Formats: sequence, C-alpha cells, structure tokens
Amino acid sequence: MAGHGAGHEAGHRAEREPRRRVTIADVARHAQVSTTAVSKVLRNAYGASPAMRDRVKAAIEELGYRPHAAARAMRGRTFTIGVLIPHVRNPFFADVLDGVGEQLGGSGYQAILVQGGSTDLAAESRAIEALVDRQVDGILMIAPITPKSRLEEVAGEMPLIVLGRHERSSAYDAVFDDDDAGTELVVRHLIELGHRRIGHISQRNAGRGKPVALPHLTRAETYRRVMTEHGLAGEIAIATTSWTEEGGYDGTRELLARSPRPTAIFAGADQAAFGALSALHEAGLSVPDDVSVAGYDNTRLAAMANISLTSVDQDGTLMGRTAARLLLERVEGRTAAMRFSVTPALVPRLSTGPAPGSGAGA
Amino acid sequence: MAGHGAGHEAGHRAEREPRRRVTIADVARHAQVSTTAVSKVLRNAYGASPAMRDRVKAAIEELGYRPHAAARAMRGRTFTIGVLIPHVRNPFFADVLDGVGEQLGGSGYQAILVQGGSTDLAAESRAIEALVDRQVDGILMIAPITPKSRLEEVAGEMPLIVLGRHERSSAYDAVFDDDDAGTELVVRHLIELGHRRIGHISQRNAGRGKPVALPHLTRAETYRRVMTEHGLAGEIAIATTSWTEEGGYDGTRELLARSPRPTAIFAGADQAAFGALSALHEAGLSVPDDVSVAGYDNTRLAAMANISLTSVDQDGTLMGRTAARLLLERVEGRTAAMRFSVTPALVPRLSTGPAPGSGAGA
DNA sequence: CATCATTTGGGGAACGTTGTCCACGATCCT
DNA sequence: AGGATCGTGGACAACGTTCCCCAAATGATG
Repeated sequence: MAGHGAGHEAGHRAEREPRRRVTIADVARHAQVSTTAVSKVLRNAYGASPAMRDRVKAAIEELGYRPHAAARAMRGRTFTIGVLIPHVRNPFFADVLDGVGEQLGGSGYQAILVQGGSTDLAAESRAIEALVDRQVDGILMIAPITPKSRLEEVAGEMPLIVLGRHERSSAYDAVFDDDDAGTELVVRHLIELGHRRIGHISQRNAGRGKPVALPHLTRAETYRRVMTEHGLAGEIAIATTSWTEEGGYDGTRELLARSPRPTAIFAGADQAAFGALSALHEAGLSVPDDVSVAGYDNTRLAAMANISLTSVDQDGTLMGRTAARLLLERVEGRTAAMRFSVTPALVPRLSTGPAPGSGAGA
Repeated sequence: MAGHGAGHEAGHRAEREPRRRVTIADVARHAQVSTTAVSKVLRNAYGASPAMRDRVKAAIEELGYRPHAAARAMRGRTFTIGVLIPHVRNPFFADVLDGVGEQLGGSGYQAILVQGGSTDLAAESRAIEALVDRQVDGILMIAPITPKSRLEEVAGEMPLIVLGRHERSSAYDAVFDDDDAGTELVVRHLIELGHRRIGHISQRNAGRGKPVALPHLTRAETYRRVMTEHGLAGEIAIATTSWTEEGGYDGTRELLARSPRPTAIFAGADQAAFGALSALHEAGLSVPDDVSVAGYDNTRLAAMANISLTSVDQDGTLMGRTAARLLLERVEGRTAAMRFSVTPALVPRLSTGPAPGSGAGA
C-alpha cells in the first residue's frame, strides 16, 4: 500500500530527492552577471551600481534564492546567534527568550537554542561545543554552570554574553539581576510582617570545584546577611534542593520538620515556591495564615488569582533584550566589556501576611 | 582603566583574536598521514588500517580536534537535527524535548531549537527556513501551523517528522496523541459526574486558509460529538481564545457570562485551565463545588496538591522519544512514511466533582 | 614465478560562499 | 592633453570537509 502510493507519486511528480538548491551561481547566470556581483548585492558591499543591484535583486526574487548558511559559515558571518539555556521548563527563561526575540526581530539574525541540562556540567559542555562548532556569530549563555575559565576560552573564539552570573570578566559581557537588592526586599518584607523564623530554599551547586557566581549563591548569602542584621542569625534555616516544583516540595518538607517550624518560607525561585505551596497544602497548613511564602522571578503563574504569590520581579524580557543588543554590538565589533544589571522590585501578593501571633497587619 | 587592563593582557597572554581552530589538516600533519586518512577515521569509513586508526585517534585526542560542522554541511552530514517549537512557555513541550534529548543522547546527533511563534505564520516560516538553510540532517516540527503543502515541500528537501498533527501524508512521519479518545474521556467523565452545561475553551486557528489538523480542532470536534451523543447538543458552549493562562482566563469569563452559567469547564490545555482556575477564584466561585475544571496535557503543575487539576495525560516524553527515533531512522535512509499515536489516559483529581444539585458523588 | 584480487593510503575536485585584487573605462584636475 | 582618481564589474583563491578515484604494496592463486 505504502509502496504503491509512493511509487505512483515518484513517477508522477518527479520526486527525485536531490532537487538541488538555488545557489548564488544560478542567480548570477540568470541575471547575466558574475557570482561576485551577486555576493556584493547580498552583502550590500561596495562596488555595485544601482542598476546592477536591481537586476540581481530581481533574479533573487524570481528564483527564490536564499543564502546557504553553512557555506557562509566557511567564510564570513552566519547571521546566527546561539543561545544556551539550562532547561526549557523554567518559565523565567521564556521571558528572557521573548526579549531576545524582540531585539533580534528585524536584525537579520536568527537565534538557535540548545539545552544545557541545568545541573549536568558535561551536558552543558557538549551544548557549548555544539554552538562553537556550528560557527555561530555569537553566544548568549543563560545561567551557565561552566567554570569562568572555560567561559573566557569561549569568549576568545567568539563574542559571548553571560546572563545571570555575577563574576566580572574582561572577556565577555554580563547581564544580571541585582539579586542582592531583590533578596533584601523579600526578606525585609517578611521581617516587617513580624516573621522571625524564615526558612530559605536554595539550590545545590553543580560540579565539584569552586561554585560559580550564580544567583542562588547571592540570594542565600544576602538572606543570611539580612537575617543576621536583624538579629535573627539564630533563625537561619536553609534547605538546599533544587529550583523546581519537586525541589520546592522537598525543601519545604525539610523546613517543616524543624521544631518550631518556620512561619515564612522564602523560595529562591517561583518554581520552587509552587512546590512549597503544594507541600504546605498537603500538610494542612494555610497560606499565609500559618505560613507565608515568597518566591523570586515573578513568573506569569505567580500573578494568577488563585495562587497570588508574593515574588520579586526581575524583568526577564528586558534582560533578554539587553543581552541580545550587547551581543549584536559585540558581533559588530565592540571589544570593551560591559555589565548590565536590572533592578528588581518586590510584588507583594496574598501569599505573605503577618506572622501568626504578631501584632503586625495589613 | 579598561584600556590599561586590556592592553596589559593583550601583551601578556597573546590575546590575538583569531586563534585558528585545529582542523583536519593539523591532525593529519601531526599524525603524519593525509587528510583523507583522518576523514576516513572520523567517519569510520572503509580503507584505514587499525594501526592508522589508532595513530589518528591519538592525534585527535592530543590536539583536541573537533570537526567543523559548517564545513561538514557543505558535503555530507551535519549531525544536527532541527526542532521547531511554537513557544518555550508551554510546559508540555518541555516534556517532549526531554524525550527528544533522551533518544538523541548517545547518537552523536545534536538538537537545535528554534522558536516559531505559536500563532504567527510568517514567523514560523522564517524559523523553518532558518533550519533548512542551516542544512540540518532532519527536522522535527512540534505542532506547526504551516499548511500541509509547505510541509511536504520541506519533506522533499530533508527528513521531516511532524508532532501533534493529524493529517496523513506520505512525505513525512506523524506522531500525535489520540485527541479524540482523550477528549472523549474527559467529557464523559464530566457527564458521568452529572454535569450538563459543560463549556469548552478552544484556540483560534492561525492563518486565513483552511485550518490545519492541530489538536484543538479534534478536541473541539470530539467535545461537540460527545455532548451531542448524550443529548446535550443544546448545551454546547465554546469560547475560542488561546491556550495560555490569559486565554483561559478570558475564555472562562466569557463562559461565565452565560446564563445559566456552566457547571463545568473543559479547557483544551492545562495552561488554559490554570487561567480558568484563576478567573473562577476571582469570581468567588469554588472549585469543584460551584464549577468543575478539567485540562489536557497533565503538566507537572496539574499534579501539585494545591492545584490538583483533573487532566488528560498524553506522555509527551514518549512522543518526543518516538519522534526523534523516527527522525533518525529517516536520516539513516528509511523513506516509507510512518504514523505513531499515543493513547491518552484520564487523570481525575480534585478540580472535578459532582455537578451542583446532582445526585452523583464520590 | 606470473597474474590477479584485495588492502592500504593519498591526490584532488567538489560544496557555496566571501573578499581581495586587478582591469577597464569614464571623469576630473591642472 | 596628460596624468591621476574613481566607479564598476569580474577572476580567483580561500574556508574545512567528503569522497571518488587511482597507485602502490601486499597476499592469494594458478
């Protein structure tokens, strides 16, 4: 049956697989000019008269020519930028990608994404190599776990922007959230509501060496600092799991096992906060009456009325847009390193309230 | 300051930008063989003695050689497969990608993703072209909105798998969920709980021409059919928005405006169901006592205790794994078209319950 | 020991672009 | 009028692979 159908079609509409692509040479022949001329028109290069430009453009249009990216890669630009993303499951990254898309819109550059695998350093390395081997014009890495030395190596080969890490490097640009400020906002918010036993859910460091400067480090550190500054050093309680629903769930159960249990939980990311809400619900505790919960990232879901999660907004779209802009600048030739930091804002919602038994109230 | 630092480093560690990549020729020189020999070893091709293989492999190791994908693309394989994804925000796609990643794991193939833009046909076309122009070895399209004729054109140029569409084509393979069965499960579930006024949230068709066979069509159609079969043709109420939180929210408000209002809402996707829950909460209605809500996709969040959304599970990971396997088979030479359909299962949770005033109960 | 088959290794022409260099003719300045 | 300058277009050598050939060496067969 399949054989019959296929055979028929093969005979009928010449289904010969290798129907060659239209190349620059075809265009040149059709427009009666040299391939060089066509290339010049394509690149808007110097040395082509308006008359010739029109002729070539017409031929391109007629033949439906599209440049062959792989061939371009052998010489000049690819007009491709590579984006390394830890995992597509995190909705915050979707915001970032929206920003990247916006900025790249009319630029003629195309973004290709590869998944790095969040916590698996080997997988991330392979993903980075894949990008480098594919000769992209520049790379944007979102929260990579790769050591700084390797990042600088990559930056030596092609323009690089790192989003979400705090280290300072002269080899690449950095775009990040002021996690210190953001964390201070949430923790103070909870303290002002009268909470003293405030737990925190953090993330495990990837790899074995010195941990890289990812947001979870800053957030945990600032949490410690603010607690200490308010005389709550003794109440510090950190559950180190992962910033996923499961991680938030497990971390919350770990924190609830303490006695007395915390009256507030600051999850380092909204995704973990969702898991926390679920664990609290399961434990029969009410939010925020028994336990307050705050997240970070202000994802779309946090704003839903039935969730109404207090969170910290860090404008991922702006970060993505900026990162893309910086990368294009680098591709166009800038070499001086730049750093861009967005200022976060607290978005109080219904998941946080006065500590049980405290006088503070809305 | 930047000038000083940069200047210093430049002098110190020879920061000359174009530090050439190691090529096949370098390896050949180092191993004292021809480039042909190296290429043979790389491709496991015939015509190389074990001794030579070892020598070349050692040289590759020593020099840290990695093949240059762009150069490869000019001749043979790229060892890259392209994945078109409507938008990374939908968590169901994350499951699919997990499956793709699993299957591609040790295969030597690398997946690159491009975002199509969900609802914007022009954007999706550009994304597809980007993949074709980059000479990937095969393409996996997830729920594309592009017309079938164009898909067949692409399939003429390279192996293609389409995930999530129901049309039959001899040019490409299809992997999809049995949406008809899944929808029947939910709608019957609601009817068995005593509901009669069951609203449905569907998605707008993209583009102007004949709509393509995407899941929302089947789901809406089956919803209609099952309602009619149970004598509820008069109760059919469809809000056509989009399968996002916002879409679910708007659609629910639209459905609630009817009088009498529905006692159950079947959202065509979990994301829309989340929006529905939010809208109901805002309207002061309780779930499931006043209104039951069911989704589709069984995303991670649906299982969280505080959400507990009844949904239809359609093993996205299996779909992704299968799609990747089929694509590799095609890349390796298979030409006969295949179709693979996964059977969905109902996952009842707390968001659905007996219709108010009905005798049915748990 | 001559002949033929098989194994082993390499030469070199693609693949589709880019960009440097050169030639030609027209225009401009003294 | 003679030289310099400029604007226009093309020839051609890369870029890093693959793979079709062919040559030489080796082994098998009569």
